[in-house]
Amino acid sequence: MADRRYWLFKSEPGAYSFSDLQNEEDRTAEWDGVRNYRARNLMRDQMKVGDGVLFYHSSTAVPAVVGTAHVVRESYPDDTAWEPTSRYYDPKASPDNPVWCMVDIQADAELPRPVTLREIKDNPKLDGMLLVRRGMRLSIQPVTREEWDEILGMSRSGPL
DNA sequence: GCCAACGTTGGC
DNA sequence: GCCAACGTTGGC
Repeated sequence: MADRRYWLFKSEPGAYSFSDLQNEEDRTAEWDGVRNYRARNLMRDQMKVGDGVLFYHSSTAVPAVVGTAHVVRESYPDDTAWEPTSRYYDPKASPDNPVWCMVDIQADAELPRPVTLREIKDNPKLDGMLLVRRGMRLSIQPVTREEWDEILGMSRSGPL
């Protein structure tokens, strides 16, 4: 797939972990609850079926990329936005004006070992990653092919 | 728990 | 449209 793009999705493992994704039916989940416009626009405008996803665990003892997944359904309305009991409820949203969208992702594989944020920061080849630069708070980030390859390569080799 | 970075809100 | 106040994220 020549124009395959790559992404990094953050999740707090206490709320939703890579294991949770692997345990879903078809290892597939709706990525709902994104409430940041930059992240939404990336999902809505650029994410395509087949795109690669690095699954990153944030707000945990050892923040790290822990697995890979891929997009199996492109952007569609996030119906949790107009569900008043949802923790993702947004009064601006409605079925006629969804405001927020989501994609579906399917787990591929746990990495041979996690690639930690510390290692990513220590690797000069990865100093352009948004994860370690501006946009640190972005829950969905674009990743280059080179960064994708580097992280998977780090995972296949031993810790530094 | 602290705090820096960043996004959002709302008064003007 | 500016910008201060406020809230959230997320590493440490």
